[in-house]
Amino acid sequence: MAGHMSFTEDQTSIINHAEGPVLVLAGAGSGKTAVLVERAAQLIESGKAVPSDLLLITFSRKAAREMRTRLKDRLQEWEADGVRVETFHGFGYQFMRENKVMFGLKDNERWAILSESDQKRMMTELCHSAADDYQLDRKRLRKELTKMFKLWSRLKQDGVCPTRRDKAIDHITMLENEGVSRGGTPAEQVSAMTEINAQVLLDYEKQKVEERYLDFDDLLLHPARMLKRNAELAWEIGANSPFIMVDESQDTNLVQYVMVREIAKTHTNIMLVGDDDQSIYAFRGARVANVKRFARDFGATVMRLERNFRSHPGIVDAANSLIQHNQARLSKRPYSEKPQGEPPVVNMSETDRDMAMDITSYIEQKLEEGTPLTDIAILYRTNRMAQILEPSLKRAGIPYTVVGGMSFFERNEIQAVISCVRLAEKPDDWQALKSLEPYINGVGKKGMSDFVHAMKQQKADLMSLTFESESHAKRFGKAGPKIRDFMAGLLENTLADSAQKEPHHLTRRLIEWVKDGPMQLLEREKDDVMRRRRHQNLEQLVDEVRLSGTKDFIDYLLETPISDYQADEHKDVLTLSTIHRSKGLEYPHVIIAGFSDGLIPFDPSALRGEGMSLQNEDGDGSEDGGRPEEERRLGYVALTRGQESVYLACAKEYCFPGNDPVTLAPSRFVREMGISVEPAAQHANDAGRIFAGLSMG
DNA sequence: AATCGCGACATTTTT
DNA sequence: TGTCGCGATT
Repeated sequence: MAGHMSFTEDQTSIINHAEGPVLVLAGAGSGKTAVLVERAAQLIESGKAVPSDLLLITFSRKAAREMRTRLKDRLQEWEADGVRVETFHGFGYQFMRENKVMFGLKDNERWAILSESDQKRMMTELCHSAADDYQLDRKRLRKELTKMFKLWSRLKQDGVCPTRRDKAIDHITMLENEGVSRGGTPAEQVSAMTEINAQVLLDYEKQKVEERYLDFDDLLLHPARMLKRNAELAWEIGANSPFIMVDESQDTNLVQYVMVREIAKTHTNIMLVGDDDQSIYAFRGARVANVKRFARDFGATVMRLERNFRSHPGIVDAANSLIQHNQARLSKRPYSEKPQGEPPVVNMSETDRDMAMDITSYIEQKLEEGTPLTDIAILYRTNRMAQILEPSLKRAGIPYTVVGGMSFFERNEIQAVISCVRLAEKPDDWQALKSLEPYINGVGKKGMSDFVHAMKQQKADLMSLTFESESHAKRFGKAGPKIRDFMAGLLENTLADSAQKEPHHLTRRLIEWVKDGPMQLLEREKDDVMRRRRHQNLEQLVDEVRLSGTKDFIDYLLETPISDYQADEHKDVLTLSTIHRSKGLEYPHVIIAGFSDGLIPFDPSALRGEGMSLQNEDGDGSEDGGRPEEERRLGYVALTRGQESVYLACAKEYCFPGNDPVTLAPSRFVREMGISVEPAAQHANDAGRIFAGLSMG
């Protein structure tokens, strides 16, 4: 793509910018990645920087990979490899590992990153013990804390993590009052509940420290705090990274901002690139305010990239009219100089099933015109939309990949492999051991929890256990000897020869053991289809390790909670993705499924059939315009993914599993875009009609 | 300890 | 709509 690319004046002035703080407001499709890569390349080629002087921070692993690929295209391989391209989480984790003693770890110790299921398990256990202590209903407390845990996480993303009880209670009370007010609970009960909530959350934090676990938020919070406290260290890191560039900065939360701010403080050689109109992660603590704050803190020069090279004016203009309905915006006027093209097309179907079929026939029509499937993507607001679309695509024999949904690394069989590696590396990783409980014969829930309890009490770990005799292992309860044998087998199949073989060979060996060894992972599956799927996934894991090019498969697997996977990317298949995950990507033809009020913009009460709750357009006073404006930005992101065509598919009636059918109007965004709803689906072929008729009859 | 079956349940977006 | 947790079996 890049190669002998020529740049516009606007782009060139950013590329040529040498030193000092800059804020680049870069609209959708403005070539910002190309500009960042070119700037990096020229800094290196001009001798102003050596590759390792450059630190590029991106939002997602995928974006980092893309950036790296483009650097490799543009530079010598050794140069590109020298440039540091990191996600915030990856950078934070690496920083913590390099300075682990400062973070309270011994030289021979290491952290494990908690996977989502580990987190859930830990919280459940803590909830249960608290519920028993205070004689509460386990389920109720668990439910309450699921909610609180999310808020707690947001707190940490804002740099707050109280360790004192009273402080924690204060913060939680504040959060509770901010949240949706739920009537019906007497005040004194709320405060008693609050205290218990606070206690469990503090227990969670404490246990993580004691057992050396990190969750996602810790990977940002701890480094940010350390850098803020330790100016000298921050200076040192900054000196090692004299040129810093941050992509997608509209989606940085406070701790992320603090992290880079502290590093860049002395040399102020930092370039933030972002588009406030594409800020869609407020639920994760992201604030455009952080970008504004950067401009203020550093006195940054503001530069703009407003020309859209991606889409033609038909799409750009529609997107512009939509986003102009937002009040909270930085001034910007995106435009396209491509030849005029069709504005987005709206298609109305009867039911969601019909919508799926209309989309399918639309795709078939595109295929007949010679469009490759890689050029088409279906985007939607919620993951579950994929399930509505899939049957129809399958029937038509259209191959597709669903991006995201349940992450590859979260699958049971993959988690099992990862847990094995974790145990080999961190022999007191009780969470990993617990996750393997279903696969260790003769050990059940009780046996496991007694065992872990005894191990903790006697300050023992699994490594030393393997050296002990069977009778000694009985000290740790009935399960002791069984777990001892299991661990012995495990260590033999992970650590042995690890220096001599290729990472993916080692992975294969481990997988064979997991499948055919005592765990009998596949034999446990009764369903033949399921067994095949699991088998395939395990094979894919080997591929994944190979493709990643990692030298150390243990490190690679241990970092899976903060990585995404890449298989399947080069096949000619249709892409199904949430709008969130489509950020930064582009497709010639974009289909947005479920473009209805209640889905886009999202409104749970409308989905329950209670009618649209009046979304206050005043943006409830928040600086980023609140929920309604974020939803509009989401619509904006979706539209601006399209290069040549955008097809907006909506249905009159949706029937989501577990819900009654609801009738939804086309999205209000259609009106705001200034386009009209076409009454009929001209493209529907005969088969589509017949199916539509059948499903209605 | 393992297995089966029942009912409840909950569904935005993700590093 | 399937998954998850719980309790009663064997």
